[in-house]
Amino acid sequence: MGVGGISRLGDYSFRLERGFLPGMRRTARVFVTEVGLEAARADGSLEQLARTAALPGGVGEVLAMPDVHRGYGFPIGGVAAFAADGDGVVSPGGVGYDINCGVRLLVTPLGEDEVRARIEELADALFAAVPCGVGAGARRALSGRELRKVLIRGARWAVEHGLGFAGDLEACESGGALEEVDPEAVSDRARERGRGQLGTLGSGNHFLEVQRVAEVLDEEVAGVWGVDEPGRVAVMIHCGSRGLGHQVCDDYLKRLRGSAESASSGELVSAPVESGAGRAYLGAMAAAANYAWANRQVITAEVRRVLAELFGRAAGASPLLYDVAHNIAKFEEHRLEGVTRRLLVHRKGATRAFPAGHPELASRFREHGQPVILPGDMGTASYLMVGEPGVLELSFGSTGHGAGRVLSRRAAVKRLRGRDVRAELAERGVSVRWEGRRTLYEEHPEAYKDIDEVVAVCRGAGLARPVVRLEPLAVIKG
DNA sequence: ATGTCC
Repeated sequence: MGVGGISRLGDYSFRLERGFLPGMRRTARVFVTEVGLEAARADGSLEQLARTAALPGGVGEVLAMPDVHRGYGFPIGGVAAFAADGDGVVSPGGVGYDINCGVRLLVTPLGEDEVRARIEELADALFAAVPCGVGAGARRALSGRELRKVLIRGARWAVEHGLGFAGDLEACESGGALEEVDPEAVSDRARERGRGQLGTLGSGNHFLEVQRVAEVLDEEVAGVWGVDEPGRVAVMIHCGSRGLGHQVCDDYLKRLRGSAESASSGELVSAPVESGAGRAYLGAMAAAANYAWANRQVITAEVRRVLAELFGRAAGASPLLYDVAHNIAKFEEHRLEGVTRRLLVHRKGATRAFPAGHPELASRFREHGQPVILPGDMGTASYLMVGEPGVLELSFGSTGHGAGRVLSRRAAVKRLRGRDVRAELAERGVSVRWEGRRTLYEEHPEAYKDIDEVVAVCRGAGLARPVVRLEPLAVIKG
C-alpha cells in the first residue's frame, strides 16, 4: 500500500486503498495528476469518495473523474455503481441537485463568416427567445395534466408537440426519457415549480452558446459526426431540470435522512434500491430527468426558430448531434470478471462515454462510440470527445464533464468585481448576453479550471480522446 | 445547481 492509504497506479491514476479511511468496503480510483490529487485531498473530495466506498452493495471501484471536486455528500466528478438488487443502494447525493443537468449540441449548416456578420443580432434574438436567470419562468405555464405527460415522456413530449424531429430522440442518451417513471413520487411542490419553467435556461454554469469548430483532432470520427469542417457553426445548450429537479432532490434528502431504511451518515444519505424510499426516489428522479430532456428539447425548438428567421430554412432544421446527461443514476449492464451484471450507475458531474460497439448505442454511433460533450466555461472552449476502448472496464464507461470551478462564486465576485468582463470577452471575439448582476464575475474563465487540462487527463487516463475543439462566438448566460 | 432561507 502507498503512503497514507494511497497507491499510485500511473501518471493519471491513483487508488484509495481500504486503509485510507475506516469502514471502506471497496477501493476508490482517482483519475488525476499529482497536482489534481492534492487538490482533491484539500477540498475534501477524497474523503467523500472514501465515504461513498463505505456504502453497502457497491460493485467495482468508486471512481473520480479528472474534474473531481467537492459536492454535497458525494463529489462532483464521482461515479459509483451498486447492485441493482439485493443490498445495492441509491443515493440522491450521488446524482446531485440538478437532476439530469446535461448538454446538447446542434450542428448548423452555417459557416463562421456569415454568422459573425450577424452575431449581435443572433445573440439578441437567442437571449430574447430563451428565458434565463434565477427563477426564470416560461411565457406559458403547463397544466398539471400536461406536466405529468412531460414527466413520463421526456423529450418525446416536446417532439410530439411539434418541437423537434424524430431524429432528435435517437440523438439523446436513453432516447430522451427514462422508463420506470413515477410521477406520483414527485411532490406537489416540485410539480408546481416545474409547471412554469419548461423551456428555460436557469443560471450558474448553464449556458446557450453559438460556437465554431476551432480544431479537428480526430478527422474520421468528426467526419461521421458532421463536424470535420473548421469554422462550422454549432449551438451548445447546457441546462437541467430547474426548480423541479432541485425540489425532488431536496424532498428525498429529507425523506431519506429520517427514514429507517436509509443508511445515512451526514450529507451522504442512501436507501436500498429495492426499498420503498429507494424506489420512490428513483421514480421521481426519472421524472425529473425526463423534465430536463423536455426542457433542452423545448429550448432547441426556440433556437431553431431563431436560426430559421435569421438564416433560413436549412439552419432552422439544424440536426441534433447528441444530448448527454451528466447528473443521473441509470440501470446498466456491465461485465465484471467475466460476469454480466445489472447495476445502478451513479454519475454526478460525469459523462457516459460508451465506446464503439456498445449495444445500447443507436446504430449511427455504434461504429465509433457516442459523442461525449464537455462544456467549457464562458468564453473559452468546449470539446467533443469519444470513449476509448477500455473505458467500460476503467470507469463503467464514464469520463469528465467539463471544467470544474477553482474559485467559489463568492471568491470569484470578490476577486473580479470592477473588471469589464463584457469587454474582455469582446476582445476574444465573444459576444455575451446575461441576466444576473454577478453572473459575469461568478462565471469568469478565471473561476474555472483549464478545460484543456481536463481533456488531457481524460485522454492520458485512457477514458476518452478529443474529437473536436469548439470555441464560442456568442454566449447567453442566466 | 436552486423562487441562492418556508
